[in-house]
Amino acid sequence: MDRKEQILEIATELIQTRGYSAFSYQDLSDRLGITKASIHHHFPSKAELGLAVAERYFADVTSALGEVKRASDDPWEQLDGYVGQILSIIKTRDRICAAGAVHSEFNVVPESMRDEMCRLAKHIIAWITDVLESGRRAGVMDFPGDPKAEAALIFAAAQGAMQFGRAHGAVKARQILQQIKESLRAK
Amino acid sequence: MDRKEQILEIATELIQTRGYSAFSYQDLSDRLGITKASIHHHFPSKAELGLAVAERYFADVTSALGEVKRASDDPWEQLDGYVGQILSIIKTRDRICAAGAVHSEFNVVPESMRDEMCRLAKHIIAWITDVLESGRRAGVMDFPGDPKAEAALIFAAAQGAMQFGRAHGAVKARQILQQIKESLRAK
DNA sequence: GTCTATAAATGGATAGAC
DNA sequence: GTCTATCCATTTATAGAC
Repeated sequence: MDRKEQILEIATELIQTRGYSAFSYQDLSDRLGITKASIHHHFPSKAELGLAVAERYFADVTSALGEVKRASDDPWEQLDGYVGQILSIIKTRDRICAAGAVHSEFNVVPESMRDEMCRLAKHIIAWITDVLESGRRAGVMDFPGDPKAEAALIFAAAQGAMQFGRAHGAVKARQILQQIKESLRAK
Repeated sequence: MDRKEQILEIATELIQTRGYSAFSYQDLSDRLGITKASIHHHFPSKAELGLAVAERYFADVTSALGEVKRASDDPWEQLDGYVGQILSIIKTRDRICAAGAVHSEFNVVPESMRDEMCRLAKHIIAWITDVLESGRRAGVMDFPGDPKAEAALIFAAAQGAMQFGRAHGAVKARQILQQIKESLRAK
């Protein structure tokens, strides 16, 4: 329906599968069946489109994570909610997290888009930190040192898992996610 | 000296800083002070150059890892050798691991180059697996489950740490690497 | 090995009609 | 909002002289 939304959806997919620098207005044109000029009407420049994708992606991910916390107070169920989001990306095959994609092309992505994806990374890590703190407080999760450091590790590992999984198979990626969980199990 | 080697060195840097799709013969031309045509003389196509970069990178990394194992039998010192390689990439600022870069652009990188970088990833994980097995056997390292799964987790986390560190600062990346080590400490 | 010159394709972007 | 037409820069690549 909404053209703008359609464009954003496909652009997001292209960024997740090909990356920001490797996707073009032509790709969008092919997929949507309208000309490049029409797409420029909705998003005058690629940088503006990139920013819009990032903002939409930020909203989607943060809202889903918020939903996870509203759905349960249990730290393990909350962590599973996060892992579930990663798994759903892995399942699509060919895709990785858009935030991870932008981080890996950091030097060639427009600044406003970068900033938004950095914001998202910080948000996710803060969210995980929160889960880890309540898990430790409840005595159901165990890990060394600062919860923020552990949360950053989990975030980095999850990004790496998606990238690795696309190349070597979803099974490997799931194995990594499973290992993250095992390492948090209280003894 | 050797032009071919000079080209490979700069191409490797460009792939680590900008990615495969975002670097061009023009970039190399600018940096080397010779024309694009001259570079095509050494590497007729971008795909061949990409493959050569991957082969050279594979040789460099595997040889350095081999050196680490020859230098010490201690699992912790060996792990520090791997972490040291990651740290030296992080220190350069702007760079990430070339294997990680190729993994994140997987769908737009020539197949031969992809294959070589996948080989490298497998090699590194096998190398880490080995360290973990001897560490566990000696009772100085502790982790849940399969050493191969833990090694894949460490590899994924290290790749993620470099990408995250370039965007959010080297301190954060070092923190993640430190956390990996803490999580392996025998209790 | 390096150059000039050039090709052919693609990329991001704009003007103006409908 | 979408189109045709067009622009200009960039990209990968080749031919042929020095």
